[in-house]
Amino acid sequence: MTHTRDLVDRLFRLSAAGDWAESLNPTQRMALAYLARANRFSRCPSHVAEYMALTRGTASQTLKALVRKKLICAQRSPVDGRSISYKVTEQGALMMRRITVVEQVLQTMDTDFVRTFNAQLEIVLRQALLLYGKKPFGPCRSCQYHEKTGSGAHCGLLNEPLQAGEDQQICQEFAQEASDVKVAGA
Amino acid sequence: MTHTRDLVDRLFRLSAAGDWAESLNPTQRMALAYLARANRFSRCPSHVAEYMALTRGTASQTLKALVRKKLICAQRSPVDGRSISYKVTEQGALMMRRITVVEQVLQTMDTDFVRTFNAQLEIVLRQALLLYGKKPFGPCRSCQYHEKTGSGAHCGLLNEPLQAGEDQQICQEFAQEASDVKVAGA
DNA sequence: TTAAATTAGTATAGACTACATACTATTGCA
DNA sequence: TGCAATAGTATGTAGTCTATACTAATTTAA
Repeated sequence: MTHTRDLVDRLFRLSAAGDWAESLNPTQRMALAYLARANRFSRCPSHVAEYMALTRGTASQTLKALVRKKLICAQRSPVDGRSISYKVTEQGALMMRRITVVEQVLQTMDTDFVRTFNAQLEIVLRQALLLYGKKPFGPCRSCQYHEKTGSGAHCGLLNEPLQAGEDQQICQEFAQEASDVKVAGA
Repeated sequence: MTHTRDLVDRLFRLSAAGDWAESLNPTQRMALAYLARANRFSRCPSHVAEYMALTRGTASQTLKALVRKKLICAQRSPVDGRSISYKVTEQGALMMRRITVVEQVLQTMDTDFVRTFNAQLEIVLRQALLLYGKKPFGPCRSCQYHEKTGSGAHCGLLNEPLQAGEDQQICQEFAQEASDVKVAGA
């Protein structure tokens, strides 16, 4: 009878309420933040939907709201005629510079504490995603398909060369071998 | 550049989407869960609003939605003509029995891990509430005003005798002396 | 190689959250 | 007694969110 759910809810709502700003609501902010961190293979409505645990319809609507506000812009795929990718505008990037409630709180706390807190959150989230059969998403560089080449890096899954800095971004195809994952097993 | 906020958001949204059920949305569920755990001094719209980081208007509307669904019922205060208190109905209590996503996930994990995870969540939340000048809310029995008497217990702040089991409930007046709080200071 | 199934994205209706603002009613205080 | 503070509600606007139904492009398989 611990109330983990309750604690997560309260933390979320406190930060959501505190960061609600000039016509940028929590959902829009999260979608924008995601797009700002996602690589070029991961900026479609369906990716946003999966990342945020939304239906495609809702994700589509929220993205349209962000386009109206000129914080992102749409780019049709030259390869797949159905696919659309969104790119964060300069104005949108500027929005993400603002310091958030959670950042502000963690700044007042011990660095080691924050590190372990993050690690634990990651473990719980990963387990939840696993249990519900959702994609984990994660940074390209820690992915099992990430390959270092002489000059730079390469994605072994999509068979595409990676540009500088791209390995820091989030990929919707992210995967890790089971042995690489820190476990807090039953 | 850790993404704590992002992890909290994703965990929240995953559980919110997963627990969305038969016309009980995440906000309604949380309000209902709060009322089910709150003591008789803490079941007013303003308390729900503060606990959930909502405006009073929004809390009021959500409570009305729960009344429409017969999951809670209103009781006017005999003492203060402005005040209204909500009580969870049997039907409402039944709704809370359902196992949630977070519970399901944590069941698959190590008990000690869950314990420390909870403790850390509590520390972060408490710090956030402190920084933003919000009431902490908390279990009556751990409150600085909680007094054990011969037969039972007593609230030193409201100067009221406590009934059996009430010390397990959440109180909106909850307070702790600084020295009692586990700190993860800067 | 054409038809069927899948996938990507959108449109819409309905219920509701969430804000801000403005309002009523009651209570407390000076 | 009168004025400020408090508790709760109503309303307007924007937008989330689900479910359902739809178009268009692509893949698969007969």
